[in-house]
Amino acid sequence: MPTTPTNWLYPPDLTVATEVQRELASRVIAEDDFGPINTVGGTDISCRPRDPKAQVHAAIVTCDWPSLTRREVATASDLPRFPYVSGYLGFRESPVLVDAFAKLARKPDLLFVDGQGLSHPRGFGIACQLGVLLDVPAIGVGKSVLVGTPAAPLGPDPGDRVPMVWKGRTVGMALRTRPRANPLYISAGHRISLESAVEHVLAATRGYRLPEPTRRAHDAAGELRRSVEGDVAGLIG
DNA sequence: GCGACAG
DNA sequence: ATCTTGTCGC
Repeated sequence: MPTTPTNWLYPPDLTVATEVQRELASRVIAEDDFGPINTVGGTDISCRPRDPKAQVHAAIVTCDWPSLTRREVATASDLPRFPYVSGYLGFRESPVLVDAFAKLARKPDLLFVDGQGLSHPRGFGIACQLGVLLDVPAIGVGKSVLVGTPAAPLGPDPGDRVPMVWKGRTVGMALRTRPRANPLYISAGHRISLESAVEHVLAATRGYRLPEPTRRAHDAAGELRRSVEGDVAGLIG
């Protein structure tokens, strides 16, 4: 079992990665542990599907809170250090996101992470991983289910929510952010409670399905990828 | 053994 | 994750 932050990011295989998750999961703080929030960040990555040699492009966009006006955009690109395996997303996406995070002049007081937090087989989704590694309050914002089932039918209106239960435990919340649109699956990442996480997601949502910082990060990562691939194509052609 | 399976 | 315009419905 690796014992340094660097090795936590680069486990050699799934067996060690599982050990890392189990170890770091014990460090997750699933309750409110943050000060005044003046800026928030959204993270996302973009890459070409099923191409091990394709770069992974990351973007983190920070916004003032609660105005949500854009503040900073930080990006980073790198070869994937880990394949995509369900349940191990953090080992593929965290390294390049950590690089992008380091470039931010001002670190956000709260991070909206694409993917699950505690709603994870070992209670350590990528939102927990980034939160613990960066020691920043983080919320898991998933667009689909990894584990658990809704405790009841979800209402159709924005703000409607229902607990996601797994093995008898509430691990997250299905949250409707747009009328009739597919729900978001919110879970605590680090240093925040599920209840606060849900409220912050709602406050960051402006008529769209995804929180504003997440949308911006998604756009920025996609633009970066197309830009890089365009350059490559230009050099070849 | 069978099905599920974040991005 | 990404490929992609219009189109059906509230």
